[in-house]
Amino acid sequence: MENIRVRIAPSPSGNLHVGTARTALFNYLFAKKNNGKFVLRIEDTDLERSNEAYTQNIYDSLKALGLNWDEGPDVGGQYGPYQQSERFDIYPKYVQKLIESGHAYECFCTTEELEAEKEEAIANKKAYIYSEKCRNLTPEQRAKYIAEGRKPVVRFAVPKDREIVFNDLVKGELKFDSNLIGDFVIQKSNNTPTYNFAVVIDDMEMKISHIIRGEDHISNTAKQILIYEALGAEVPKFGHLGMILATDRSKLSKRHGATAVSDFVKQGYLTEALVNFVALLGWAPSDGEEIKTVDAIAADFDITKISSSNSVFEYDKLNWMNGQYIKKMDIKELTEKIKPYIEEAYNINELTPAQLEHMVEVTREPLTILSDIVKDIPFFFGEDVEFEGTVKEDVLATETSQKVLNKVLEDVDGWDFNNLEDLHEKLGELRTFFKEQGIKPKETMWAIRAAITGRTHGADISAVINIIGKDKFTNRIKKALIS
RNA sequence: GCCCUGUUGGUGAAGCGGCUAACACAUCUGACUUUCUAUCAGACAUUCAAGGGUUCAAGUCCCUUACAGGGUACCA
Repeated sequence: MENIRVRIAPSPSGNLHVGTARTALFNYLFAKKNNGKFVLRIEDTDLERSNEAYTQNIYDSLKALGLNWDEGPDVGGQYGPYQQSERFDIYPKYVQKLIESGHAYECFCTTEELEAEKEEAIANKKAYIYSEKCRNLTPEQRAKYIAEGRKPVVRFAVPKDREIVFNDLVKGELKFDSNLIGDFVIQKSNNTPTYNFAVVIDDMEMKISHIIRGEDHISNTAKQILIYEALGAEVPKFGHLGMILATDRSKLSKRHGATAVSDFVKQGYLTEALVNFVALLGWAPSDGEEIKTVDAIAADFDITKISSSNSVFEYDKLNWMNGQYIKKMDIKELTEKIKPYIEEAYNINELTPAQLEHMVEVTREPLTILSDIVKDIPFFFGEDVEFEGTVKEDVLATETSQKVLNKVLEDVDGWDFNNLEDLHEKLGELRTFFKEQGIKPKETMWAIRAAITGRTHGADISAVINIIGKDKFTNRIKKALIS
């Protein structure tokens, strides 16, 4: 069996986008499933837009998602360098090879000349295709242009009347007519390669066997196949994934909210949930079980079964999934992850590590993202409570509430505040006591909850009491009484 | 304009010529509860973009149209 090698080739002109993350994931899954290698190549040829910080962000995001690469700029490998800017010296010899074999030629046309061609094509309502006027220059013409100081680009000589056919792993058979492809530039006038040329050379040298990427590259594929063939290289297999769209069916962009993996993480999404969610965009588990680890997904993965259409990035489902992961996460790990959000809003030192963990444990349930916890826990900190809405007037000030609170104050010395079980029991007794007087258990609890948290909903009350302790508890009850 | 791809419910999707179109999110209803959440029990596409054709039989195959996305650069 041939060696399976796949790659992800992001350009560091921004933080790692979720779309790129999904492409990386599918490559990773494919490699895992087929015992292949997953290669990371940084395409930083566009020096204007590339930036070291983005490269770092790509590394960090990929690692956080658990998509570890076997070869890459940082870990090396036998087909390096893996950073395109360090590969500039290897392209010219291939360009030369193509010129010598008649597959490419120098073109001296100026931007103005090209513009004129384009305008004419538009005026005639025809598709613009380069005129090929430099394809067969005489040595004299060439010399003349060079004497004029014109810097040539190198164009690929696209063969006529060729049907370029390839079997896409996800889309099926795709056909292109070579007559519709103009002679495209492979080397710019500053002697650097264009994207279409550089990828082919890199993928070829890195022995990439399967190219899995977004469908925005479909039309490039025809050009790239032509280059592989001209070079006498083996053409890899291609698989083109549908795009990820926003809810309004436009491309997912910043105005829709977070788009970079690191943005999601900052907001409090778990990377485990994020990869899981993104895997479900275009792929469906064979057993219907959607919540799965990357390893489980890899075992079930089949590139051939990926949906060939675009899919919408639905935040609702991501939120649900993130909530599922929060509920199931190990409490110690969760506490560590959620701590920064708490620290940012409150004086975390008011709680012992054990109390902190307990608090996280009892407030985790309704969370969809980690940062949500902040709004659910203000009453664990400080002496006083802030009352939400009309809680003070509508809940606390009622006759029944006051009755309940008075009773609580009478009993409180008999409560063991360090014993959660006991608190639970005492509250139960309180409920039955008032129930016999015709007060609903709900109302009894509301009174206490309102007094100590300032709201009518939240975590389990006995746990809250247990965490804040006797002093805070009694003080707050006293303050809630209208004497 | 031209080229390529796609279209199953609000969303992700299963379905690969043959029973009442899986499953999940969202939504709604009910139960439970110490509130919110969670959980549990239900409801939710007479129909697969529209129209035509092939077939005993079509979401599944073919054609046309519509719509959407991508490409058409000395950007990647």
